[in-house]
Amino acid sequence: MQLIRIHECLCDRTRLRIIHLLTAGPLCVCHFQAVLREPQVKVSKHLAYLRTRGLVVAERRGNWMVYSLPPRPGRELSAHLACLQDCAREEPALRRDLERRRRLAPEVAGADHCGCGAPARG
Amino acid sequence: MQLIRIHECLCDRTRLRIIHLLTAGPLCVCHFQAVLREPQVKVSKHLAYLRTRGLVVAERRGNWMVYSLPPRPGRELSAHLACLQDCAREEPALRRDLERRRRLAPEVAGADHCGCGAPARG
DNA sequence: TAACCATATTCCTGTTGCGGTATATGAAAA
DNA sequence: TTTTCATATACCGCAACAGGAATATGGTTA
Repeated sequence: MQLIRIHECLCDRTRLRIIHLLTAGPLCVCHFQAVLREPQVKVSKHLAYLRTRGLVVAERRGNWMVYSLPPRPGRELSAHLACLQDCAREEPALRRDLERRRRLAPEVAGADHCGCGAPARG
Repeated sequence: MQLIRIHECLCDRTRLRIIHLLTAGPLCVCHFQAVLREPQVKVSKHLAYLRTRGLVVAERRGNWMVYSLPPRPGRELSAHLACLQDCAREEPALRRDLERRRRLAPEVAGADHCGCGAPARG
């Protein structure tokens, strides 16, 4: 049942934040690290988890890997993404993530970070 | 984050079926056993899991325990229950459960089952 | 080529959770 | 009171998973 897969993916805090961030558009690993403030291993492993279960797709762009939600998510996933976005409005932690994401592009440009070409707002 | 709790509860097949059944109204343990066709321990333990996490409430009625969704589920839970009901329409296993639930009352009355007074349709 | 960068994978450890067997509880019936 | 019934809990073994440290990979730059 795909439903269970979806819930398995969303029952971890880091993965929930990742998926939520992706509802605002694609992101590369270094941006996840910056927004989530979590170590690279952790982010990378959760992305792999999500990838093998079809919740996200990845595309290589030079040195960077850009992750997005699947182009055509399917009915169940779409419903749950909408539900997540709805609920996220009242979750301070998730709002904060989105805020950090918005401020990301200039922040990264100024630092000696990756400076990758992934769009910062989808 | 209550969101994570909800997903933890729904990421197991048995628990997903339990919650889905409860969207159609309260049910006692023996009815769960009959509809899910799962052993008593399994059902009981998953109900306990859901109970400690606030996804269901229980009320004793004589020998029987009647489980229901919380009377005032809160915004996040409500949203996810609606989402579940929406998705369930395309899940054969969940549709089948509902069908068994509908046919439950006469079935139980005829057998030497519990015959408990829990309403079969909420 | 070598060095470097962003990311992925491997190995480890502790924790959680699932399923089953056996047993305990608590209310009702005999 | 003892039995019976519906349900809950304790204990066990097993598999999945989370997090961290170290290392591997696969592209890019020098």
